[in-house]
Amino acid sequence: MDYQSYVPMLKAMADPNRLKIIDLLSCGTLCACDILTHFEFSQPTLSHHMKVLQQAGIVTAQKVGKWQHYTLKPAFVIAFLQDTKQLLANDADCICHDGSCDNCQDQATRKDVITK
Amino acid sequence: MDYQSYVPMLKAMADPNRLKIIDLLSCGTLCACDILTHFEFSQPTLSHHMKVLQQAGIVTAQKVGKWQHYTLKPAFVIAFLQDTKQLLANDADCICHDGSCDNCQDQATRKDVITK
DNA sequence: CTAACAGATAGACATTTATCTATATGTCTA
DNA sequence: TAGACATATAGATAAATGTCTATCTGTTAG
Repeated sequence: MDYQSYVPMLKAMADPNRLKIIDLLSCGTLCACDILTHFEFSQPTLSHHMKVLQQAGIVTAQKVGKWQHYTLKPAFVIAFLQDTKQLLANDADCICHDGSCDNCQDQATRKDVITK
Repeated sequence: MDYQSYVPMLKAMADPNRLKIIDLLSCGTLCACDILTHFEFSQPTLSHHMKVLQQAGIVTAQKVGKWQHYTLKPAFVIAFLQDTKQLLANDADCICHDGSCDNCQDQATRKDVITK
C-alpha cells in the first residue's frame, strides 16, 4: 500500500490533544478560539497543533475576519478509512504480492470484520 | 470517545517501519527473522519495534523453539476500525454531547462516506 | 558440552516534538 | 487612528523516540 499520505496522517493523529481536536471538528467547522476553550494549553500551542493537522492534510483553514475557521477535510476522512481498511485487510494486496504465501490464511474471517 | 487504547495504537502505527510490519503481519503470522529480511535496520531495532507493537495491543508474540512468532491481534483490527469510524463519524457521539450545536450539519453526507 | 543461532536487553546518541514565553501581524470597533 | 482582540511566529527547553553497538539469554544441533 501507499504509506506516503497515510503515515503523516497517523503521526498527526497520534497525539491525544490533536485527536480531540479532530473529534471536535468531526462535529463541524470551529474557529481557533472555540477549540482552545476545550484545552488547558496555550494559544501558540494550539496554533502549532493546527499547523500540524493542516500539513498532514487533515484540516483546512479559512480566515473570516479575525477568525480562523478550521474544517475537517472530507478527503481525509475518506482516504484515512480507505487506507486503514487496505492496511488491515488480508486480501490481494498482501505484501507477498501473489496471495500464495503460507500466511495468507483466515482471509474470510478478517474480511468479515473489515467490510461489515 | 475513549482515547485510552486508540491513542497508543495510533502512536505505534505512526512510524513507517512499524506500519510496514503491520502490513506484513496482515498477511499472517511471521517470525522475527522473516520480518527482519524486509528491512535495513538492525535486529535490536526490530526487537524494539515489536515491543512497541505488543505494548500497544497490536501484535501478540508466541515463542516456538528459537523463534518468536508474531501475529496481528484480531481484537486490534476490530477495535481500531471501530474507533476510527466513531472518531470520524458525525453522529450522536459528537463531543457537543447533544447534537444540537451549530456545527452539527452535513451529518448525512459524512455518514454516507463512513458506513459505505 | 559446546558452538551456532534467534532474539532481548542495556546504554548511548541524535533527532523530533510538545510545550512555554515573548512578540509580531492582521482585523475590527469606538 | 488607537486600542482590543484573534492568531501566527520565533526561539528556548525538556521529554520522547528511533537507531546503533555491545552484550546477554535461551534453544537447538553436532
